[in-house]
Amino acid sequence: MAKRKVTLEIASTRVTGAQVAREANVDPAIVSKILRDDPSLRVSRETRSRVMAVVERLGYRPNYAAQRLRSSRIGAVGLVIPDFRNPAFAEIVHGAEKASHEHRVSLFVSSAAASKSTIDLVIDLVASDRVDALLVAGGNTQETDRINEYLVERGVSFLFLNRQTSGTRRSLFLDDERAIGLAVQHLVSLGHRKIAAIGGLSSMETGRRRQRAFAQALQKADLQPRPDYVVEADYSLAGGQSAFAQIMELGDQPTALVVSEFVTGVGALGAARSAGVSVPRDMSMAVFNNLDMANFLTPTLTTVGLQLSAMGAEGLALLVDRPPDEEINATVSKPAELFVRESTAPPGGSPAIAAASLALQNGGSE
Amino acid sequence: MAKRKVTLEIASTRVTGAQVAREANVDPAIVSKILRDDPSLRVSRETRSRVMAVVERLGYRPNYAAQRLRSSRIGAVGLVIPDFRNPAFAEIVHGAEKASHEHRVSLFVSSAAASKSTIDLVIDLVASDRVDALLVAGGNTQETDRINEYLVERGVSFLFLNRQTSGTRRSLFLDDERAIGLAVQHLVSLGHRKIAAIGGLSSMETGRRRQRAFAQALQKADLQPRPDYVVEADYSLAGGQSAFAQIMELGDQPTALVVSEFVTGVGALGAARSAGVSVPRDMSMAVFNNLDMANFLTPTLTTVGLQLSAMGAEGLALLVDRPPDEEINATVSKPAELFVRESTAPPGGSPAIAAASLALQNGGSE
DNA sequence: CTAGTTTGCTCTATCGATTGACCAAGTTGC
DNA sequence: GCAACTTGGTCAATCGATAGAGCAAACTAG
Repeated sequence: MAKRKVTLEIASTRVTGAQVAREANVDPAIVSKILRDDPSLRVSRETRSRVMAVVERLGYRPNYAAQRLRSSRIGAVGLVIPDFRNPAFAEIVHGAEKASHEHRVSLFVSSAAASKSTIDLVIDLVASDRVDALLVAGGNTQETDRINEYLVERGVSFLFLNRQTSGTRRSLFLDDERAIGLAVQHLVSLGHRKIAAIGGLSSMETGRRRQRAFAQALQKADLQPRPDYVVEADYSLAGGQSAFAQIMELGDQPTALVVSEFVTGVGALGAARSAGVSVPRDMSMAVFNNLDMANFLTPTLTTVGLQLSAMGAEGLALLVDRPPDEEINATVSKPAELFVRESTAPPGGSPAIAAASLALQNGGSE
Repeated sequence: MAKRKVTLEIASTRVTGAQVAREANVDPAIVSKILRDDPSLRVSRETRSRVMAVVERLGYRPNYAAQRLRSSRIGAVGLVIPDFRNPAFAEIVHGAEKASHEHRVSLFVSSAAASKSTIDLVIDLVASDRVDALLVAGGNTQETDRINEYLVERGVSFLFLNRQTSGTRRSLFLDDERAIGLAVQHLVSLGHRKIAAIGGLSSMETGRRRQRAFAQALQKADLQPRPDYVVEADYSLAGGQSAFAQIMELGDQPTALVVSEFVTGVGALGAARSAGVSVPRDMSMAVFNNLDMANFLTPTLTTVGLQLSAMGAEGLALLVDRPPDEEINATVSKPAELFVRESTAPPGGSPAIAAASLALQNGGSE
């Protein structure tokens, strides 16, 4: 070894590709290419294993920032949601995160509940180049339109989850129509004729979609949609609560309720109890999203299970696999399913049938 | 302008600092320093505003990866949790995210539920330099010990949330002792003498801590701790369910239950109902974590509210503000509170008192 | 035996922001 | 009137990985 200036050896905690290359006696580029399975590279079996051994021994991992800086396409996907505390979105996040590991990208989840608007969230993530593609599962119609515009303009790949915008179509949908259909059909088959819906806000495209689907489902069953039987609620316990109160004020009250979001349903159920309305004797309730908790409420909730986790996972896969300019208009592959539990029964409440539906209690765990 | 090679103008979607510098007629370094309030910089008022105007006009944001690569200390904090779908952790995430905006760092949340172990999660985040500090809210004792070791070795700043490790102390705790105390005290004051606990797994340090606190609280009330009155459960609905079943098998059954996690409590409540055990008539239940949903269950749940969201927020603040080598041994500032609702009543169930506690139903929303 | 191809690597410029060294012009002190 | 500061900047090196051009040696075809 040549003369070497003695410096204070800082315990350099960071292992670089250059270090690996030196120890393995190759060029840094080789290390990089081997680790990424670069098809343009031809190396001998022997060199490859020698490099891998050094990588292993030193615990080398490429520096994320450097990778990101150099090559514009490095796996990091953003997911924007309204709120972590809503269990439906927690499911979506979970599914997306799982898929992110399979696709070897990292997932950056941001929620709008923590003080920023959905739009600012998107701009922050994209403009600072923290992610190179985006799943958008939040925002009302106005916001999603603007987000769409912004992302198209910047040429960033994206996919809307159960949201539709007026511009480019890149969306993955849940089968809300089928879900509403299942719920209505179930209630009709129990003998209900006066069915009301608590749906999302009409400022949300999902809310409007579900409202339309509800009207269609009723018509299919030869029932007349009534505007006073459609109540808007935001996706929260309080939203469900006040929506239920609104229904209680109607002169001609429905005998059954379709609630198109889980926590809203729980809120409505709580409100029913406070109001002395017995579910299902006085009012049946079918609720969206078959979360595990549905089995633990009193009464247990009849649900239509939408595939939230699958939406997260499939959304991420589509986003990663499909070229950014391709139009995407897909529906989550697994269909919605009905899980009959105690909260639905024939109108007037026949105890016999109520008991029968109780037997179905464990009809799904998801 | 001099002769200029005509090139195909690619709509360069990216604005660089150099572009800003050119338009503002300054050196790129100035732009960088102005934007970061670099104290070593002296610029004229005029130049500063000229640069800021261009920044504004072009919508320039520094490239995150480039910043990160060059300067090792850039705001990005990781948060590792077991599962997004557990509402208690959703609260923590929410609090941390909120604080992350205030402290102008970005928050990267990863859960272990999506197939990786907590340790691998940590290693992935840190080794690839995606974050420069870490909040750890997951992992059993063994894992946290190893994580602690790893982070110390790499010199990465970190903070454990409600977890303690055998090594260095850098933790922020919830006041579990006080919480358990409040619950036990409340039950004792209602007249209960046979109080059992469903706690976390003893492989978790929190679980053991809560078990100890439970024993101490009993002793303070002159009650003898009984080993068969302490049942372990993992933090899930199913865990609560089977823990409750275990308690049902005891010869001498308790009249009250302290459950030290929310979903576990909901699971136990569901199991009680299936077993025909009426809460609170046959068995009182006090449950940890005052989540909003406690108001919507049947019966509404008496809870001790731990400050989960605050733990996330304060944890992030500590992590960002305190020097990485300083010892931290703090407790969340806001104290635990008791919220009395329907699920607790005197043993044997006096209707009068049950009604009284019902009146307290709205005793807290958080 | 020589041109052409394949194999297995090496070398260099580059991504965008940051850092510290450096410097010209103007001010102040004595 | 000159050295010493101050003000307001400029310049070049650097962070670590990567893409693609280049190149020597070995091998093949005719």
